[in-house]
Amino acid sequence: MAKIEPKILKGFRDFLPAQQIARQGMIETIKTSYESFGFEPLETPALEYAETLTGKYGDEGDKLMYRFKDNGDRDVALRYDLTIPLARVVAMNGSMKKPWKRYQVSPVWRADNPQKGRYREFYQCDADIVGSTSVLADAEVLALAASTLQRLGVDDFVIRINSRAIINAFYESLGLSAEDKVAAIRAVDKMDKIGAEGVKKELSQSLGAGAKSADDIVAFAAVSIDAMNDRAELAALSERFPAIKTAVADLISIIESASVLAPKARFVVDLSIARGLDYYTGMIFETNLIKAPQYGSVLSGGRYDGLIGMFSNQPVPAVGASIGLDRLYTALEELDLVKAANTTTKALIVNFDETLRADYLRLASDLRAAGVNTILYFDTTDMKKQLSYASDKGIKYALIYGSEEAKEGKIVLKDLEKGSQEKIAIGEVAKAIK
RNA sequence: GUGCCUAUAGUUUAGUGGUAAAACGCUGGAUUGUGGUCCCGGUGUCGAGGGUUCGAUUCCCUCUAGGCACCCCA
Repeated sequence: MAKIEPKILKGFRDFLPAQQIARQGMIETIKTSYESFGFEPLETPALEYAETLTGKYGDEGDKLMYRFKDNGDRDVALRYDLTIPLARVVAMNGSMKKPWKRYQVSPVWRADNPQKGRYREFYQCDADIVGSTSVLADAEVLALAASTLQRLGVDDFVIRINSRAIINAFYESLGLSAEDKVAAIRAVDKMDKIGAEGVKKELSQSLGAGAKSADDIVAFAAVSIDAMNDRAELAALSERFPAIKTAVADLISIIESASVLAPKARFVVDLSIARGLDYYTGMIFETNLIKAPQYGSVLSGGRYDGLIGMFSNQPVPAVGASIGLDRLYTALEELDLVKAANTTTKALIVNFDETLRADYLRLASDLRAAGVNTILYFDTTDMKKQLSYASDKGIKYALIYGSEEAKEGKIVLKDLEKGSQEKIAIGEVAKAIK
């Protein structure tokens, strides 16, 4: 048979054990954090009807969607995020008690051009609150974002917060056309990348009649206030821009509660961030790692009160957050914050004497039942090879049992990290390892 | 989707118009009831396909993948 060349799709990856162990550890930590806030798990299919997904993310989103005809000629698409499927689930399960807090950790697919920290298949860890308009819901989402990162060992991050309500109120006050508004928001979103001057330049080029407002827009978007340290400035914000007064008051209220829930987090009101997804209506936020800014936002979200209504007669408000697991992992790896381990196996039983096979098997069975991850070497070969196998794989303990030990009813427990060993009763092994 | 850069053993790299080298890794051996040291051997149609050439891994083209920028985003 001809050899098939092994290859993998652009932007798709295999996760070998050393990496997957670390990823799973991260996911466990994230789930624990989400559950501590009362979020419940949900799983949805990878594939959805295309009409469920299209038109919710803007033109760019539709372009990046994996979409095809299935074998039954149905127009289907791989999910682009976890939020739209959630909206579909909520609309299909009207009797769900609300507010409902749900989380989901699953892969999503976008046919984007890959770069570091950017893949075509990547995991999102979403937490959303469905059925509440309370500012406390928004505040909890921000606090959840902050405390989850902290649980992961990340301290140097800043959560930048804005509000679609603020953005809309501001641009309406300027009387911009719809196209100019979109162009302005897009330009302003690059503030941290190209700076105020760059934004001003782009605005004067891309805006039509609204170009005369360029200075006002830049002044507005340049606002970046540390919510903890610059309280006075925050309070004065609506004096500067009267049109956004109500929306600002709401946002301040959200951040005040979030700051109580997550006292060590750094929340910054940044009026330049926009978020590309079409469905956001209220508070929006992005999270940057201070020591790895090149990855952009690793955790973001916001309020989307209109989305679920697209699938249902009843409008259902919602607010949520999403961690980009792969991007965060790549960044943490670069910052040396990933806990490395090559295996989860704790003990290897040296297969040393063929006549003792039944004893080895019984021992493996007993250790496994006692919660010790155990492997039995398959071939009866020299001990040297077996010990070296265990030590190379990062297995901590080797269990040596030959005719001498069999006579005494004991076993040698060897610690491969320390290089020490002791002879103990067989029944004591599990306890000694733990 | 567009533009630029890159592609040599599992990994990190060297090198050349006449079919390749180092380190580490992996694997086998030696030592035969004890690994991480040492010794010996193996591990590559130089990303894939095509073209130029007497001859290409080395030059050209296409494709694929990685990186960067744009776009957008996690």
